[in-house]
Amino acid sequence: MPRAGLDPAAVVAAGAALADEVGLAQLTMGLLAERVGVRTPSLYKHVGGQEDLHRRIGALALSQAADAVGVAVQGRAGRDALAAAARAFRSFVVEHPGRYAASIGVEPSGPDDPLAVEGRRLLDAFTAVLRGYEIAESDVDHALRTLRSLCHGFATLQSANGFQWSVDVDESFEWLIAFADRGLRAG
Amino acid sequence: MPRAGLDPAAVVAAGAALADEVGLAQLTMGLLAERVGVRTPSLYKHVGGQEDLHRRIGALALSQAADAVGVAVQGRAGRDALAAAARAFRSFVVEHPGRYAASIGVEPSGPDDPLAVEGRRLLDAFTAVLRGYEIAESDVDHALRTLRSLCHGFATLQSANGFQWSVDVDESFEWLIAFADRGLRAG
DNA sequence: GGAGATAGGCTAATTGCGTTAGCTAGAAGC
DNA sequence: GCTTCTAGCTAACGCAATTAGCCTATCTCC
Repeated sequence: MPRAGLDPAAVVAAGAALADEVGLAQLTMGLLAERVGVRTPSLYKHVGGQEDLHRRIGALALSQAADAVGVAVQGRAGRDALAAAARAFRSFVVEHPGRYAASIGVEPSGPDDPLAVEGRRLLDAFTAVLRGYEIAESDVDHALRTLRSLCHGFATLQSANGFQWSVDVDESFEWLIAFADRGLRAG
Repeated sequence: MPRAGLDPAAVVAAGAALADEVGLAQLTMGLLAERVGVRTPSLYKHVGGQEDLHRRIGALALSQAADAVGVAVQGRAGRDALAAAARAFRSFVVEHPGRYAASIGVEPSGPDDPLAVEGRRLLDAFTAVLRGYEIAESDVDHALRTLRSLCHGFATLQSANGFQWSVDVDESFEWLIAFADRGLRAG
């Protein structure tokens, strides 16, 4: 029996890639095992089970999303930063729908859970956008939730094919950015 | 063997209620059968299977959401209509997270699929809100998608417990309404 | 009111997935 | 070279979805 040389990170990365390809709900332990060249039970040497796998994929997704948005925001401010952050976030979700889905609806087990840590990093990246607008201290949390809702809603609806009709989705997203810019002004 | 007096509508309604209670992913055919007082295979006399059940629950959710938003908007215009629609939608999703989740990520099979029909009714209700703002004909579709994204994003993040920290969620939502009102003006 | 047809219920059996138990061999350290 | 640990394997179990096939309550029509 040749060793496959797996480790948890490799299994999670392969799981995330597979989830993006076939959808999180269709990500089966057997399919993942086949992908990494191993029999199904061997996966349990690296991850605790399907729930643990999903949590780790979710944490990976949040980490990568935080990186993408963080990089996009660097050196920009105001509307430029908003547009860059929103586009980076949407691109990430649309290109990685499976892993992003794994980050939704899972409760961090505590403040040190990678899910919580990476989630905070993603929020920090969006917080940087808000610095370019004049928003009262007490309203920052509300604005952050609103901005996150807007980006999350659009990206998930698009990746779920929730926009039925024919108008161009990219155009709609640019309109959304202008809308958000107006909403954040005089907030 | 006494008859249970079931029909498809009763099964779907019970399934929707159960999905709200335990979560869509935990809605099992066995659990639903137990709830309606029947053995599992008997459910297949009324629905085609789990996928069919989910589609029907999703269509029911969209229909009820369209009713709720439609009623809320009646007799209101402008910001009042926006606030009423948004609150009605969020209340519906938060109170019925399971059935609403069933409406996401399912493709209508055609324009006459109840999913498509009820989905259009829901959009129509939101379209009524936009009539109170001066939005160019060519931008209505973009505004509609944006508004839907905003409401959908907030409601699903909240029902998934995606807002970690402590600030009051209702306050955030009121801020969101004001934000959307600003964004829709001078659009 | 009875005879047949229909439909809604049941049990039994199959399949597929997640998971656990227990074995085995390869790699790493003395 | 021997021991020890670990990553892999096979076998087996349990649970959920589904299908097949039976049986009887209810409905219709004479």
